[in-house]
Amino acid sequence: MCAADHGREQGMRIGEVASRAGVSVRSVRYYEDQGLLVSTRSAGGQRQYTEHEVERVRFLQRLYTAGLSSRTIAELLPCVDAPSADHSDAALERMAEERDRLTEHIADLVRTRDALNELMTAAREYRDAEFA
Amino acid sequence: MCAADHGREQGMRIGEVASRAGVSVRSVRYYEDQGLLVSTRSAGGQRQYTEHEVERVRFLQRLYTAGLSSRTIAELLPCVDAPSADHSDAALERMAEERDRLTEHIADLVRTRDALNELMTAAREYRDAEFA
DNA sequence: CTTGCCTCTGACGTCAGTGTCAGGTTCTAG
DNA sequence: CTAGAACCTGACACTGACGTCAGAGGCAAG
Repeated sequence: MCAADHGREQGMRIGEVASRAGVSVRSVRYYEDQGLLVSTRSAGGQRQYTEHEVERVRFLQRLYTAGLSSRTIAELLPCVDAPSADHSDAALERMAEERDRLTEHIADLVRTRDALNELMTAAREYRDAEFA
Repeated sequence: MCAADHGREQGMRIGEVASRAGVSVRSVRYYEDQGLLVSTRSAGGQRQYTEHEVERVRFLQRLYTAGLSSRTIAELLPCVDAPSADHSDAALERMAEERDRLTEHIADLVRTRDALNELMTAAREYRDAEFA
């Protein structure tokens, strides 16, 4: 069943990467289009990946759910992939920006969650008053 | 029925509500389309609002930035507007759901922020190694 | 009345990430 | 060798919360 059954650590194909990372095949191709992921190709032109790419896709997902756009992620990745003085200064600043944005966003969400809790408390009081 | 004790707030028009709440006129109309906001109309058909609607729009914004969709918000509002036993049970559950989702999302964001911080630390070490 | 700003409805455009379809090729199990 | 699963590229569809434009009308001031 498994292409890796022969003990060869050859490339996985896109379907396997997608299912392991829990995303769609379409998304994996999209990430590559956006330059967030690279692949080698088989003789026939099919994408080949290693375990490393599965991690990469999971990492991308984290950044996406954190609200970063493909564009922003693309700006950060060079530093992640090949840290160097050249990349670092720009990317560090970018990351700091995003981290701060995240921190702010988190605080906002917490406030909203608290507001939601207050609403629930109020609603419960109303309900309990009906039954009193 | 009118809020006599709200002062002499005649109807604001849509532009004023929008700027006070810090959103676009388009957005205010959209919220009304989605049933999240109501307005009275002047003789000529223009929307009229009170201070109360400004608060409402701000509240809607909070929910939007918390990641709730118009649809979800529409399900919660009846309980907010007219708390009653009928609405409460369903809406309470919905709110609890959303609160939990928020909590989870927040935890996720915190993890991502931490990951970002780790990346920054790694990048800094690289950079500092260059200068050493 | 006219000027000018604000508003009205309706409809199409945008962006990002993804679904999906079409028409064709590659790979693998039997 | 063959069937069929998985893959390829390319392109159009979709969702959501708006932006934006068009053509028409409201509303206070001069």
